[in-house]
Amino acid sequence: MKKAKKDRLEAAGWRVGSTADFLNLSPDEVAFIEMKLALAKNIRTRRLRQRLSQDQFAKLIESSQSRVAKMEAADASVSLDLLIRALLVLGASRKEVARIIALESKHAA
Amino acid sequence: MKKAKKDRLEAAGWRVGSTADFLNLSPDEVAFIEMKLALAKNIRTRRLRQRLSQDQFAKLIESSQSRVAKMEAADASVSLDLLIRALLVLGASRKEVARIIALESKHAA
DNA sequence: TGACAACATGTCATTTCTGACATAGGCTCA
DNA sequence: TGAGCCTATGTCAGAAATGACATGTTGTCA
Repeated sequence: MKKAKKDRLEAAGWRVGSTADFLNLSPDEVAFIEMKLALAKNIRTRRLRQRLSQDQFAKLIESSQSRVAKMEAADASVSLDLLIRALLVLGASRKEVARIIALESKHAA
Repeated sequence: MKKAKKDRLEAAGWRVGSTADFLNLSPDEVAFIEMKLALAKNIRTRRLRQRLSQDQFAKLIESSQSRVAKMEAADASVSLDLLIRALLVLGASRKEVARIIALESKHAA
């Protein structure tokens, strides 16, 4: 588990595809973070496809623009719960959510 | 979102397969809860298959027996985050987690 | 240039989740 | 019977996540 470790590392670099075992992340931690990244990315895609601003979308999910920005950045302060709820509001089905979670993003060696 | 509503309803009945739109749950809320139920069920299955007591498993995930019991009961106080982390510790891959999330449980009319 | 919209990032009070603990019920074995 | 597990459930202090707000950045249009 060890949130503290992950949180601070997450706050730092990577953000995008090449999720790092850079420093001492366990495989489980890596998998968990990659899921979050995949979900975050998909949220942005769907939101844009529906031509919603972060602010408009925030109202839909009863949240705030800043939190939406953090969701899409897969900020450490955002839970899987929130990401998945957001996707459901964007019209994703259970199966679609599953597909997103299963998706591998490209590895950087 | 509306946690309060869900929480109290979840505390009450259903538990098993036939997730209710009993009372006024939105489709999204239903989907979300069904995911939790599916994950919870799978955690128990895997834990038993590995012949771990709740107490032993709790130590593996740095938690407590009571929280494991609540996870497996899909208690309202347990987050998706925790359920998924637990599954990863039990050896589930990202794809397996996805499969579990996608799984429909039988509807009661 | 300025005004405006969209997005990013930091902070913080409140809400929610978490581990730990206590306690109870069920089951098995002697 | 009782001792020893295992699981369920309630409670609660402390930890983490949340929405809201402030402020900064970037791009566009005139």
